[in-house]
Amino acid sequence: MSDITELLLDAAADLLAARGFHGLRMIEVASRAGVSRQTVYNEFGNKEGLVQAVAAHQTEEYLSGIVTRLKEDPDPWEAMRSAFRYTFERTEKDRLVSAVLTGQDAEDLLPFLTIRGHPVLFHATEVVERHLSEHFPGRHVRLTAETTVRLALSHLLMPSGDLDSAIDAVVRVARATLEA
Amino acid sequence: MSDITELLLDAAADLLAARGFHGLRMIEVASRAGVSRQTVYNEFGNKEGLVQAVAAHQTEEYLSGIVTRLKEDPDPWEAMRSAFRYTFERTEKDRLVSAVLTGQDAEDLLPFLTIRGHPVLFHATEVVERHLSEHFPGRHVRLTAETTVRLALSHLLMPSGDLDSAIDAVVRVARATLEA
DNA sequence: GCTTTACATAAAATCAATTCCTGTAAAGAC
DNA sequence: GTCTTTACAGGAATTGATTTTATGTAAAGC
Repeated sequence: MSDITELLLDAAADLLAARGFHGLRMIEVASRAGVSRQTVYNEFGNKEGLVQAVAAHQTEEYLSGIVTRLKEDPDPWEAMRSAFRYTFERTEKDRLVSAVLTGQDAEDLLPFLTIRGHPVLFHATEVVERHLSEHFPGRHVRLTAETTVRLALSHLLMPSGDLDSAIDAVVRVARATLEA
Repeated sequence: MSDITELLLDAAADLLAARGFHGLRMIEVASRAGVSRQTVYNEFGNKEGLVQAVAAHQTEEYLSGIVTRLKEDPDPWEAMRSAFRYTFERTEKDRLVSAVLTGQDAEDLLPFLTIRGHPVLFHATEVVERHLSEHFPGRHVRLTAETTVRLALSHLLMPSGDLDSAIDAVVRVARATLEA
């Protein structure tokens, strides 16, 4: 990815978070990145293409963050806790990330933020599944992964209590499901 | 509840489903119920009051349906399956019920459809908790009930596969959690 | 207890004039 | 060659004045 492309994606992400899809101006993206409006069109075709690229970029970055955290801790459940905490903290900090992951609060952004009707966060299911099957080979790990992601998303959208209790709840259910 | 009140609630529910909060006309509600506009104001104060009453009414009706189904079957897990199926079928059939339960797709209706930031469906948590503690006294049943409702809502909002697999998935997780 | 009529106020729809933004294209600068 | 500048057509959004429509309240009557 070229240098300018990255600048444009960052600028667009900022502006998208601040003003939403509707309020996003191509000329503003361009000037923030220090290039002309034309360059943006050369790079992404049109506004839709730009926003798609932003969404894809954010998703990728988030998922690589998850993978990192899942690999960091030798204890699979601690690793999961860390991945959760990362997810929650990221969505709290960054309105755009939140929209990308959950598909909520996204104004007219929603069309870009779902894959086959599911929020982008569901991509994480595969990552979690791989993580679990590495630590618990032989187990049928699918249900646990899917449940985990669904519950995480649920707590993201409808928090109850503090973050640590939410994480505890999800992990307890995950362990029970896996060990059943 | 008076006879006319019920007619009004039904008329309002229909119109709310058809036109949304914004498109709901007090005079239309009145004429559908065969009364004057004034009667509606006498009964519910204003439009907001009317819609609140509709939401409360739908919620109550749904929850009583859940209780019935939970008590019908002696096998607690079969009973739960039945309650689920009822929930899914109701939200499929009735756009308004769906909005009331999930808090989604609700136009400017949302303010009426949440309790402390949670979709109305969360009311079902208490019902499920009571159900479980009757069948499994002594167990700490809270986490299972909450998980169950969260997963049900998740499958309601983001279906994957057919209804029966969804029900199976939720029940399997619920059993594992309870028996952990 | 419900209806009719009346009314003030606020909200929404309408519409013409205008401005702004998108998307494309061509010519020029570094 | 990549980016910029300039130009432009068409559509979308904004503005403001105007009119219509709905809400909410009140009073009188059946």
